[in-house]
Amino acid sequence: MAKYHHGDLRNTLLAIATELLGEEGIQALSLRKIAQRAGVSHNAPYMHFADKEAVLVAIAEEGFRLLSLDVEAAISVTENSSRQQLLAASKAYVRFAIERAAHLQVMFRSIDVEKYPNLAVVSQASLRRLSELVKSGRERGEFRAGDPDEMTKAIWAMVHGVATLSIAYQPTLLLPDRNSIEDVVVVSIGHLLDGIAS
Amino acid sequence: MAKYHHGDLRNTLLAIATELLGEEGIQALSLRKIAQRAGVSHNAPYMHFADKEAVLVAIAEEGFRLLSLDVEAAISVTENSSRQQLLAASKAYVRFAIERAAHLQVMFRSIDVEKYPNLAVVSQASLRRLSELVKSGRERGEFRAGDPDEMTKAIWAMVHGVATLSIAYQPTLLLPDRNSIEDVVVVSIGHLLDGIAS
DNA sequence: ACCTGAACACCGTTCAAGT
DNA sequence: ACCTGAACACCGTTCAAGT
Repeated sequence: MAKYHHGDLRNTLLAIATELLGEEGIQALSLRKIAQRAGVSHNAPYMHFADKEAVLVAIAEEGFRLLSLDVEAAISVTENSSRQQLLAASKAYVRFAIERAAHLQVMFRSIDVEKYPNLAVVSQASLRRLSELVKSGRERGEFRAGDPDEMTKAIWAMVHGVATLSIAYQPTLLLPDRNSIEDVVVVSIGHLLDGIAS
Repeated sequence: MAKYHHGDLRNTLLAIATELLGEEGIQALSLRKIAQRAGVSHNAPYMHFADKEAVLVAIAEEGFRLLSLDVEAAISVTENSSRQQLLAASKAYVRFAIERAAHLQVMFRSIDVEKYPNLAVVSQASLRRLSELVKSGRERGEFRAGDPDEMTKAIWAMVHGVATLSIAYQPTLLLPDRNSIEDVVVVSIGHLLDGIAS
């Protein structure tokens, strides 16, 4: 009577997990629910994942890949100005965060990097495009001289900060007044580009 | 035979919860464990909190107060320069995040703000000091003209971004090379102050 | 404002025995 | 590479009945 799942159960489980994540959030995500939705027994996931944490890590890795794609796409449709490209990339990042808030949460939980070294690799890779953007901006003379890695980190921190503050408490934090989040990104990155000190 | 807990059980529970949070992280935090450590029955917490979420919200509120105190203390021992005070405040924020990583995680989960309006108030209040700093920096001519609220948001996003990226994956993300986190804060805020564009 | 104790539905994880 | 089914220890939450 056994109904076998023929095919790629691993990916099926990940897809369902991501689906459930979007519907009910990380708190409500359970292995047993994922298995049930996939139509397999509650032990079946253990054929592909060591434990629940491993599932979350896999979801996080996929998240970094999706984020990179979104950012890349946003840059590629933008005119050849480093400033404009940086703004486009930043908006894409924040849009991703808002549309997939639970996913972002899984990506940036504190994770044992010794146990999952690949996650560090994937997350670093997602920074590469931003790093290239900074370097070409410098070569083109649009950005100042200075350590490009430091500049990349600063930009990432700013964008990530806007993103995470935007999803905490459903925008109340950053948006007590009536700005759109896109405005907040543009203004914040603008300040970073042009400076605050006089 | 009943052993009653005479005194402020509510605060005892919160203190123990914070303790456990630091020891084992948010995942391992359970109401039953808190109650046990407090020496009360597993139902006792329900006398003071509607549910587990309410406990987490109370911890978050306390976190914002502690964070404000740290930031305030850092500013007050710093010379009368807006730039220096901003750097001191930023370092204090990031230090708080690293020392109390799990606490920060609880503070910035996405929370139903309709249900816990006070949390929005407390979190906004923790921004007040930063807002004052920006305004006096402008009055003093150290900072540029511009909407002070927008500037405050940008600074907060930057500092918060550095803080959260620092605790994700135990510093691998922001620190593949050998910088200290204090350096990253100083450099990032420096870029925000002085600008990246040429 | 607490206590005990039972109960419920739900977890993650590990078996043993199957196909 | 799956299945069933049982089991374990642990959850959050809700009772009922006590002091």
